[in-house]
Amino acid sequence: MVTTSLTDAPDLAAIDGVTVLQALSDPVRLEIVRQLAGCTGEGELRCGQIEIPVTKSTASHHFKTLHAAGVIAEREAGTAKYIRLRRAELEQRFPGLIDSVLRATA
Amino acid sequence: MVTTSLTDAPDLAAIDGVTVLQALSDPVRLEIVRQLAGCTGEGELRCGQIEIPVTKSTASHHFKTLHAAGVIAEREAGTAKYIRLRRAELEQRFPGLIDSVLRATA
DNA sequence: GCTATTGTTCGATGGCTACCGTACATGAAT
DNA sequence: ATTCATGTACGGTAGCCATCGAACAATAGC
Repeated sequence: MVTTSLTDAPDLAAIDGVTVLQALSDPVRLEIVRQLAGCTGEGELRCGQIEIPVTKSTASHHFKTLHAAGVIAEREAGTAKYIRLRRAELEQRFPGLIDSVLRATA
Repeated sequence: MVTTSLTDAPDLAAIDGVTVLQALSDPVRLEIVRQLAGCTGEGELRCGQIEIPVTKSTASHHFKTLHAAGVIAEREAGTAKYIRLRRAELEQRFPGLIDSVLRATA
């Protein structure tokens, strides 16, 4: 039996625009979002597969920040954790934001 | 004779997307940009007319930050200083960014 | 059972920055 | 010239935050 639980992400209505902006204004987190946005398949990446120039603990901190801001969703499977960009939700709440941010910082 | 000089703002090509994002991720600076975006006429406001809940010195600091990031342009006239949002330039370099940011944080 | 692998948490640290008050510079107005 | 208005510069402070290493928890695999 595969354990697969969804971790609670902020409700769509509870996502604060300024908080999202602050989350996106860090180079490392932008790189995380960029890799999530560019990945194929389910749109998921395992945390350890994201390539960023920081240690595990720092990476974990950034994942937590992005998750708290409502930018990413998390899914745990065993010891692994998969994250994905909440594209549709963000697009609905903040139309065009993610796209223009990614293009602006490309 | 009216003294009217343009202060140097970053070249269009020199504007960094991450720097712009960082500048926009502060509530006070967002409010400044919002008032500049919403003002009528020339699109200019005198610094002292912008209503933000900080002292003069702190306001000056925020103006400097926005200017250094390339978000606003400044014009001096006597002891007064007028600033405006660099709408067209930003739109050309980062299409849709300002609009979506303002809508996201409305 | 033991041993990797994966990711979190904790404590500490250094740097950045928003904020203020005061002092200053400059030009306008009387 | 003096006074007022406008904005900047400086020094200091407090808080936030990105970063790391070390220790821990949980699962997978042998």
